[in-house]
Amino acid sequence: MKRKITLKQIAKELDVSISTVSKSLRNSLEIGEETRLKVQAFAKFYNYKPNNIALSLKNRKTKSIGIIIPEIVHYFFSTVINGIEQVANEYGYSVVICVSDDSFDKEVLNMEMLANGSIDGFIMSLSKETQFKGDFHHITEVINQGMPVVMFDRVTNDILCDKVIIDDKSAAYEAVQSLIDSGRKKIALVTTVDYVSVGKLRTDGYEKALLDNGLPFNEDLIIKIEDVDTCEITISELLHARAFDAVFAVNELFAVTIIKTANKMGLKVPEDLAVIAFTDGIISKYSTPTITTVSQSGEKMGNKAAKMLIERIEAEDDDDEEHNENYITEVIETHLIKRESTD
Amino acid sequence: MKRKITLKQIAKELDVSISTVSKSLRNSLEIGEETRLKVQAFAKFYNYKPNNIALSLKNRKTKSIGIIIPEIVHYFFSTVINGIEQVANEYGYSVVICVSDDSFDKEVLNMEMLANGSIDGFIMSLSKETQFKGDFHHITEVINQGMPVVMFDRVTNDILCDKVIIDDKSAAYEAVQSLIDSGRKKIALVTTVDYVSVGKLRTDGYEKALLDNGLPFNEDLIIKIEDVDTCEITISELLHARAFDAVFAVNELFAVTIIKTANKMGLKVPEDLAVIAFTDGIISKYSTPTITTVSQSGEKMGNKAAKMLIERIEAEDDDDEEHNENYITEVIETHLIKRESTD
DNA sequence: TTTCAACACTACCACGTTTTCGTAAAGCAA
DNA sequence: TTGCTTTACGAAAACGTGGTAGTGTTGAAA
Repeated sequence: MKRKITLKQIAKELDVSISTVSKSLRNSLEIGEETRLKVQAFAKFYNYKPNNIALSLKNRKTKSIGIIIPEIVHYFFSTVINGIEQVANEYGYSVVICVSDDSFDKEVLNMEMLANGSIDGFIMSLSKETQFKGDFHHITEVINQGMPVVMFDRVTNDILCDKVIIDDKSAAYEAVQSLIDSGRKKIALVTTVDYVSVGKLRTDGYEKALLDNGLPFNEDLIIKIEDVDTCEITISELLHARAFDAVFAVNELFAVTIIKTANKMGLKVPEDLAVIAFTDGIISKYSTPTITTVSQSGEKMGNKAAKMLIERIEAEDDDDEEHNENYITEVIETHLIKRESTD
Repeated sequence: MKRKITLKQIAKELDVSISTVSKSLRNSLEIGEETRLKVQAFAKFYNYKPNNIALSLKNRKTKSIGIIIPEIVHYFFSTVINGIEQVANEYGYSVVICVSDDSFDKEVLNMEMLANGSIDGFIMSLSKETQFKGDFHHITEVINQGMPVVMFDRVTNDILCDKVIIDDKSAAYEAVQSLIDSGRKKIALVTTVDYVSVGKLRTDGYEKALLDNGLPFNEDLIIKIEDVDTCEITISELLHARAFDAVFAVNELFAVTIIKTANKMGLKVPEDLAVIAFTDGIISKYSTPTITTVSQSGEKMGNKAAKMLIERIEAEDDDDEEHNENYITEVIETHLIKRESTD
């Protein structure tokens, strides 16, 4: 068990100074060829690699970015991480991941843990609790310290920073419109109770699509689900009443549960009930019937977010007076993936 | 935009030495109460937090652990990360994640990137390519440098280190046995072509269960799938021939595809075909019919792996002569979750 | 008056790098 | 020999911490 070798050890071993070793390895012309080659050979033999921590301390750059997300066992978020990881890797960055578990306190704790020099910037999606509380001081704080932050998907207008989102409203609009186009008149919206930004926007899109088509906007057809397990009861009651002939669900878990409930009641999808879900996940692809979804490319969001963050990080070097704060909000395209749950 | 404040800046501002500031903040009795309180107040006001990088350099501890996995958009792996993250957080560690994409080169690159001081230890699952090549020099290297490594799920006997696995063989045995118990005689195994350790073990368990029950072990009933998309054809041919009445699939993706194919052919699951899948993922829970699975708790594996790693890391401090290399292999329990795809 | 301890603080080192500046030795022209 | 340039290297600072050892002052005991 040999510990990693350092410049100092090499210097001692070869009886030269640390600077000589450092310069030799960086191929400085200051050092005579003989010494240079000797040092390089020695370093190679002992597999010398500069210590990242020391470099970080010296350069005030860690070459790593922090990701804070509400959940990780979640198709969408894991695709985002994947997207971030790809770009980060390309640029030589590592990614540090923290899960807030949709808890405000954890989010704050995680940010504080990473903000003390461990990373060069954040990519984050707000926890439900944070969105509900509307308390973003932890984020303002790191931004004020000059650390770049990119928010994605679950964002807030209260913070000025780069953002990557999808146009939830028009994506929802498009989905509902397609249901209307196929002749559906009574379209239900199945959403969450949480006050999450995206939920609100999707509801807006739903409403607008109805009104634009001269259909009534009926509050009773907005079904707010607290817990997936209780979803079934609510749904089946409404289905019994034949209250709706189509459903727009804000996530695929709701959608699949609705389909299963309908099937149990002898209703056929899509004949008796058309279903569209937000988020193109793995369930939609493999459920029976497969589910028409609004695709929301997490990978693209991740790619974009990582690029934006890294650009910010590396721009700081040059223009270190006052970084120009012309923050941008990137909108990622969505599209409807038609599958068997609609006709 | 105020940069983070340092001990040095506080010292200068209050016109005392750096050591005085450091000691005041650590509540050392060496420092008079007046000065101590003054410093503490000042530090609190400016929200002083020690710089992690400097601490890491000094303590030769980064308080972060590296995770290297083949994929991240993958239910099982994301649950493992979740498990690791929970424990890591509890002990004050951060997790750095790298994805090998099942590529040997990326795995090596990622390990090298992290091994130069960025982390205190690794938790990893081998990439397919690495398992196929049988080249583990990058892992031996970090271990030789004294960095603890814990491997999980996709492990190898060629490396001596702590491991967390499930008993793939007996889990497979149990699954096949349950099919036999319900009267199935012609049981197919649907597996991958890759030479991944777990695949081999599951095949062994399958074979043993058959033989122990006096059933013939027929190579033709072992279906090796190269690509999920081509799976359907192979399966349907065999189904036409009524070659089997039950399937044991090594993952849920295969299982759901098989079920869909059978349905298309007018076969009923489980009446005409019983299906059991390895890995209890989200698809199994939501497919129609729901799929009986061998649960493999990724979260537990993650918990355990993280605990083992952190214990190793923190044990090194005390016993720094020669750490006792009594490596352990932890076997996580599995159990069969009966759902609709079997009777 | 001397000595000793307590007090309150500072100096210095180490962690591993990079980089700027300095300088000794050698070479060369005058 | 003197003065100047070049070559080839070394010393030291800096990044931010924290611990050990040291230092100067004060008051009191001997």
